[in-house]
Amino acid sequence: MLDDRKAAILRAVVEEYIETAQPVGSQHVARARGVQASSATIRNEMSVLERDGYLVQPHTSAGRIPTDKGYRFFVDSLQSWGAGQLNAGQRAEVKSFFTRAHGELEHMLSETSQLLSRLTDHTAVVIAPPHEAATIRSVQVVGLGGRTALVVAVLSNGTVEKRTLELALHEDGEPVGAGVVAAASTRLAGHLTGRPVGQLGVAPATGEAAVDHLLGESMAALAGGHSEEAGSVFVGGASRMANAFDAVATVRQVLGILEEQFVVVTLLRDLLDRGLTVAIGADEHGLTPLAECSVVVAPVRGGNGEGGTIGILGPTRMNYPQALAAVAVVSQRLGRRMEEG
Amino acid sequence: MLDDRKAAILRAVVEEYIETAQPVGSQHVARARGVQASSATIRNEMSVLERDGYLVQPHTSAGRIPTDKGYRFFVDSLQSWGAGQLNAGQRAEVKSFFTRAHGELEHMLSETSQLLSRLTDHTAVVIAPPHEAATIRSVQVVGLGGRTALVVAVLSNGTVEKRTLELALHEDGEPVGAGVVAAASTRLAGHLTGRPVGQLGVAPATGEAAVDHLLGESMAALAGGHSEEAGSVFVGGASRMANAFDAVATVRQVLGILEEQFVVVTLLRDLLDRGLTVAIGADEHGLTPLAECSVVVAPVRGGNGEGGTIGILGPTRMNYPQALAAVAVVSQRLGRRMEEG
DNA sequence: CCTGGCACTCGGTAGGCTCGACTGCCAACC
DNA sequence: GGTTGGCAGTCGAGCCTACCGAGTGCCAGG
Repeated sequence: MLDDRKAAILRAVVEEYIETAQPVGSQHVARARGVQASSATIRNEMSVLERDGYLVQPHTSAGRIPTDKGYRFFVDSLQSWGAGQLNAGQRAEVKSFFTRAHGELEHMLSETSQLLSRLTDHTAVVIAPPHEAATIRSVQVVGLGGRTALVVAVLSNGTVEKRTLELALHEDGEPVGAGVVAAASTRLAGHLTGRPVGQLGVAPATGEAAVDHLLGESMAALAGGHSEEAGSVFVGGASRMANAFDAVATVRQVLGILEEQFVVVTLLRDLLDRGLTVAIGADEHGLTPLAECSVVVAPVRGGNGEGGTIGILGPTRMNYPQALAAVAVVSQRLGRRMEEG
Repeated sequence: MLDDRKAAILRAVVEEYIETAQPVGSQHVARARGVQASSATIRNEMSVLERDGYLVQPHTSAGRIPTDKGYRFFVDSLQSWGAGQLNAGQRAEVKSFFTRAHGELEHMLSETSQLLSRLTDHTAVVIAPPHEAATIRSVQVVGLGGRTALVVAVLSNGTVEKRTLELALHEDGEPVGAGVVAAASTRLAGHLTGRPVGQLGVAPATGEAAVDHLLGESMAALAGGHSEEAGSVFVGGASRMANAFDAVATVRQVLGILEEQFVVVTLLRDLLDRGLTVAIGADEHGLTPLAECSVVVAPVRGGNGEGGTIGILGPTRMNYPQALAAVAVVSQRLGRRMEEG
């Protein structure tokens, strides 16, 4: 599609622009090693690259900057060309992080998002694994005094799910008693322990109306997992977004999107489903407010089946080789870490 | 300290500057109702106000803008002067929010931070109540397979605390068995159920070494509550920070602070301890990166004893009457809501 | 003590100028 | 034909100047 020289020139332009954020002219490219041609030749080639949509000039008599298509070519050529590496300091940081890491899953994921953000100097997103596949280790119903009760389930992957219930009232206006709650709790435990969260089945009735009612409500609460999205997204280094753009309006827009966790989750999932690792600009990821942004994602595969997702969000002129390397390394080590438990 | 006319002029300057973000000149003040004097007189008064540190001019021949001291006077005079009101639409929004609100505590607090942010158009912070006073309703130790186990405690205020443990190894290299875990779990439950989280006491020994060891570790894990800060801070509308300043560097700094939850929690707690409702500028809140920011806080008092904290963070030239009104209303209604359970 | 008037200051905007970094094109060359 | 050096043309950035207007400080008169 692009002959070798055009490809080399395009690569040079992208690399220079990523580094300097300034439009790059033919002379700069001519000086770059790897391109053996005079500036005039390069001018000719660049004008073709522009006609084909890989480059644009902000105005006549300025250098050129890559279009989203240009970045796309660069990223694609990168894969075969040899991926980037983290420098020694960064590798040490990752290593020390994962040997140090311990404790709650949520805490670790949150810290991981900050690590990834530090490594890339962009905003990072970490999404916890869905626990469809996890099995229930323990479940109970706990009355909190008053009319409310809590259904608490401990899952095999170390997460805890909880749902609030309103206790039904007796005819006399008093909430159902501790005995009923305890009965429902043991019944629930008997039925659910060991089951995967995705297939709760139906709890067998006890015959006692109040208990069965509570049992049904508990099952329904556990099944309706709308709290899933809520606690499972970790955004690290959002403030770094402010470095990436100098228009405050752009920063505002991007931060606004980051606050909508649902959108972020959907975005990353969608990219993985489409088999993409990098999405450049609105055409590829589909979010107009993020028109000037690219997304780099990777799945996190733990031991058993599906894992979580990590990604970074930055300006389209981000350092792709480094971003890809960072995301790859972190996803791999995080996966291994989660495998261990 | 300030005669009536100076006070009126200062108020007028503050109000105008809050609205327009432009330095305000003597003529504007003269036109404002509530100040009966010619622009020349006002000029004289303003020059005194400047000498006394309430106003500054960005440069000669420009209008004046309030200093932090000026804002302080404005806010103080506000209290006696009659606090601001939310408009009808906003009051309706608050009302509908709290009738709609239900479900998990954390989810509700997170939504509340977004509500408060919408009302004030600034960034809002909500801190969950500390659960020193809450009592333990249920506690158990759950093995997760492998070497890890989880201590899970359900508290009377509806929160769930969990801690990860590494199971000790037998001499043969196998982790301690399910029997030991179960024994420790029932023992722990027997000892802790009904106790306030602040005073765990010491669990009585069983005599069996493996069980006692696990018991000790569980107690230690529960006592070392370092996860408290982690899940208990909710920041809403951080993107609105980008509207408040037009220097992208300022936005960056403020967002950076917001990411350090510990700093935010300490800040709000500190202000409440000092009995402050409003802290204006670095002199009052002590954080240099937030030099151009003010903080408005209010405690949230639920039924029993100490509650959480809510607050907003915005530029020093925020609309104080509205901010105070919004924080007051939300804190009050949130407190009532939490009382109900 | 207040007020109107006047001189002065200074930031912001617009126009004109130069400088420099580009490009596009063309003629010459390999 | 592809490549190259040279040259004219373009346009933004930076700088200077002039001008306008908002606003102040001061003063003399009521």
